[in-house]
Amino acid sequence: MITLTEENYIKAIYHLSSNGEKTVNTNAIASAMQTKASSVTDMIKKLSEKNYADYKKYQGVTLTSEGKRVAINIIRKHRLWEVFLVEKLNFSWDEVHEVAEHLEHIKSDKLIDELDAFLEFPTYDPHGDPIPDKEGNFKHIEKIVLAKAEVGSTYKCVGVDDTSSKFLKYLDSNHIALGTIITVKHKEPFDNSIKIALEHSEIVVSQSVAKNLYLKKI
Amino acid sequence: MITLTEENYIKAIYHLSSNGEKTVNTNAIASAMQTKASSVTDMIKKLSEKNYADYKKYQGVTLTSEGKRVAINIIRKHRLWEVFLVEKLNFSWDEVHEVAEHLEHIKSDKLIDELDAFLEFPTYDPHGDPIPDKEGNFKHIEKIVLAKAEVGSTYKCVGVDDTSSKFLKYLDSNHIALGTIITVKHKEPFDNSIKIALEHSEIVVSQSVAKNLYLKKI
DNA sequence: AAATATTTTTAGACTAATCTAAAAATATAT
DNA sequence: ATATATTTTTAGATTAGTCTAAAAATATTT
Ligand SMILES: [Mn+2]
Ligand SMILES: [Mn+2]
Ligand SMILES: [Mn+2]
Ligand SMILES: [Mn+2]
Repeated sequence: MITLTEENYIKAIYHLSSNGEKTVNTNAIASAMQTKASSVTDMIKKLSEKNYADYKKYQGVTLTSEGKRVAINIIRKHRLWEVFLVEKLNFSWDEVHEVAEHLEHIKSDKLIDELDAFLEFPTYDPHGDPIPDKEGNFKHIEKIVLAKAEVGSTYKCVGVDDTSSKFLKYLDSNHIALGTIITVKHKEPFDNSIKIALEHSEIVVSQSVAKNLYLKKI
Repeated sequence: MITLTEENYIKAIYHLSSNGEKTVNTNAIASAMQTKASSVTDMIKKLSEKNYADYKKYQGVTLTSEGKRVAINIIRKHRLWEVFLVEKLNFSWDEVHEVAEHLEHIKSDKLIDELDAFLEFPTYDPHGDPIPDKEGNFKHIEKIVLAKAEVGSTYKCVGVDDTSSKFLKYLDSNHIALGTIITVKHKEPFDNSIKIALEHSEIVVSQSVAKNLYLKKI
């Protein structure tokens, strides 16, 4: 039996270790989970006892293969529900994350497999993130962050890092969506802002925006 | 803030009081919730403090109007999800209850209203139970239990009391579904079993079956 | 290499929900 | 009306998850 809280910790650890592949430290988990380091220590002990994680005191934590399997399954559910909400229930991409955060914990294999089929086996969620299949396989998407794009090159927007409503609404209001074509015009060394050209406009975006937008060269 | 457990208790109290309209006693709740009377006492104190229930020691409990509102909203969600599972995800009527038991606790008004619209505002769930609308209104369905039907009369099957997989599978295997036409042929005084005629067969059902099948005279 | 800063763990306490066992209240039977 | 049975409540523990404050370990500076 795995609890909802354990699932959320496992998912957080998975996401934190999929960037840099090393062990994940306590404070990073605490900040991701919006909790205190002492609570994290308690939880990673429990995850370790239940064989979802490997952990040595003061040395950080990694997921076991079973822990990874659990994490990927929750991510699969989360992203499938997000697709459902956008495709079938008229949610916009900035409204789905919070609800999916709860729906991802519903435990029924039939439910998720039938949902997958109902949605015609989607491979990407509304934020451009790949959806694992039943066996947990998914392609690592080819992408770079706008902050590291080259001046003069043209890209397609393929994803976002921040899925908060605030950020996504900002993109909406600037007519940036998945699939939007972007040409990098100028990088301002003073504040690392970037001027980009869209189909019908040119805008300047701040560094924090540039760090959260994923592009693919075309 | 209302917890999942509080919601389940409120729903149980609502169901227990919708039969006989009097106060609901501790042991009845304990048996419905599969817990102990002492746990129930603690919980109804809490529900009372939070103004979901009225309670005087040793005198049983009733829901406040706010408590009823909460109960009806959970029932609305439960039944809409059941319709979704059957209509869209190929679940059979004996598979939906358990999953809906969890889905009913997802908190999002937009989710449930959009789901309602997506399903084209259904008025009955897969077990023949009425679905409350957004304002909490639903028609009390006209029905009698097979155990009290008259010999010689013809009825339509309109609902079930027991929604367990076991009972529903029994009905499936005997070709009884919502809408099935049933004529009562004979009541056996010895064991209260009843012989009924279906379209292509005659079968004898036990008293416990007869108590769980709802009919409407036609 | 020692001093200082940061990170992590431990100790002890809290809340929600549960349990068992015993006490108190209410209902039923003689 | 008294004795007995049943129901309900209380008292005290337990588990999951959280917190604060203090101690221990590790990392960084000087
Ligand atoms: Mn979650
Ligand atoms: Mn997403
Ligand atoms: Mn429930
Ligand atoms: Mn139902």
